[in-house]
Amino acid sequence: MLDIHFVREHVEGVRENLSRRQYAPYLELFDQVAGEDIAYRKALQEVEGLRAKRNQLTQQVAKVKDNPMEKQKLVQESRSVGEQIILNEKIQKELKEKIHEKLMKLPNLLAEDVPFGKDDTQNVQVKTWGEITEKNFEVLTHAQVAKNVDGAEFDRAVKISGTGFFALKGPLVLLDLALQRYALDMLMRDGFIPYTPPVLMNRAAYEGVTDLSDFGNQLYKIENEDLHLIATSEHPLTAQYMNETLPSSQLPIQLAGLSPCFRREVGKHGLDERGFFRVHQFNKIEQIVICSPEESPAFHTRMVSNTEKLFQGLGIPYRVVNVCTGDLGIVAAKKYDIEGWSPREKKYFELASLSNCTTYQAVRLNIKVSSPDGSKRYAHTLNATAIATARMLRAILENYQTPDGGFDVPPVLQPYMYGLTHIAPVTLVK
RNA sequence: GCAGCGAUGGCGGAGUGGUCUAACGCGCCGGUCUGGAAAGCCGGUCUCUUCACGGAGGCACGAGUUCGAAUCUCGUUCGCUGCGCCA
Repeated sequence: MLDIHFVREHVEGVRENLSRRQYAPYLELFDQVAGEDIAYRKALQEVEGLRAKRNQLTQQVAKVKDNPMEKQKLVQESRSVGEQIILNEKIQKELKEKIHEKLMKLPNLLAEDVPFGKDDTQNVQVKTWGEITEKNFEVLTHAQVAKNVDGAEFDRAVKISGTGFFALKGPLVLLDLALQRYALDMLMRDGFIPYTPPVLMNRAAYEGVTDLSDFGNQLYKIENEDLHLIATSEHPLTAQYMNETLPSSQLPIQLAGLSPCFRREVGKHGLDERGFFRVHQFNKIEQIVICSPEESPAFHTRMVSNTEKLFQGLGIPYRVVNVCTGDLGIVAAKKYDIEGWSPREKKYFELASLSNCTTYQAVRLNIKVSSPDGSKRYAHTLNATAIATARMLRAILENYQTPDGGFDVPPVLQPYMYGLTHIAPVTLVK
């Protein structure tokens, strides 16, 4: 959410920034907010004036308690002021709610170098890493390799939970855990503290960290409870600081979230019956940073570098793209995606998403930073995928695939897998 | 799930319908003092609004009673203790 005080003081600048998204409804919303804010402050002053008047009257009532005539008169007057207050309060509250509603729908201000674009096809590639080499055999799908090594159950998972669910077993469970340990070990060396949050969150906390449309499209809700399954550990890790003022001496907060993630993916096609790519549940290690405003750009760069190092260690060719306006969403001021190479499809696919949300979540959640001199500002929040294990499993099963239909274990993961170097197909599976 | 108790500023804690002020203590910031520091003393330390003077609000959250609510009533949430259930 945009800070109304900031908006007030920078009406033209904010409007110009919003216009860079080239989406007229945002400007209309913004102009309404700006107008309603002026009306709101006027209404507020009227209400406060009336309340001041009533305060004076009620204090006089206390003084003339022993004079029934005088008292009666003052009570009468005070009562009529009270009625006016109720009317004016209603107007003032309605304006306040209207403004809040609209502010919740307006997107974050864009960082300077966010490119304009319609959708994810117009993201701008800023870097590639790794050598793309042709395999001298036909590359199987990751789901086929998973079956070959008896590392997953697809049909049975669908039987009990529906399409978009999968179960890991055997070597892929070990590989999934190895990826988690590998990512955690690296992040801990960079000062991130491992953190496993609750996977259920109430609505008030959730509204602080996500786009409102996610409630319909993305989040699972528990029936008859004010609880939602988290779509990423970013959400609880960030929201847990809501309504807190953090002393600058306690910053930055760096957490390495480890949790399962749950996504409904309503309206999106291609949910996997056989695979790990677009699914309802997966494990993810996430980098979270809460810091002072001036620190966030440097942290963003550092978090991207961390994820790159993880991918480089795994030996997965990738590219980094600067996400354009049409694919950015409303929360981030700037976002990079990292896409890994698929030797089967011969194209890049999304593996990680790394965002600087500046004050957007902090305003909604009311998270502030206090300086030693007592001044307070909104904090900046950042989140970045380290490894989403399901998608990384696909990357490994394709890039490390061997002609026998199995796969090699990336060397950096071998210490986490009892030194295993190769996972061979099992003849028992169909 | 049931019962009892509870929720007040960064922290501890007073206040149970009206004295202009949420007392007092701790912590923190600034000043004074000092060669420097500590102690002491003075001032500041929730939010909104106003160019400013000032004004309004704020005692878990939401309604209500009243001329007037931290204080009374109802609902909700959360916490503590005990019982029940339980990996």
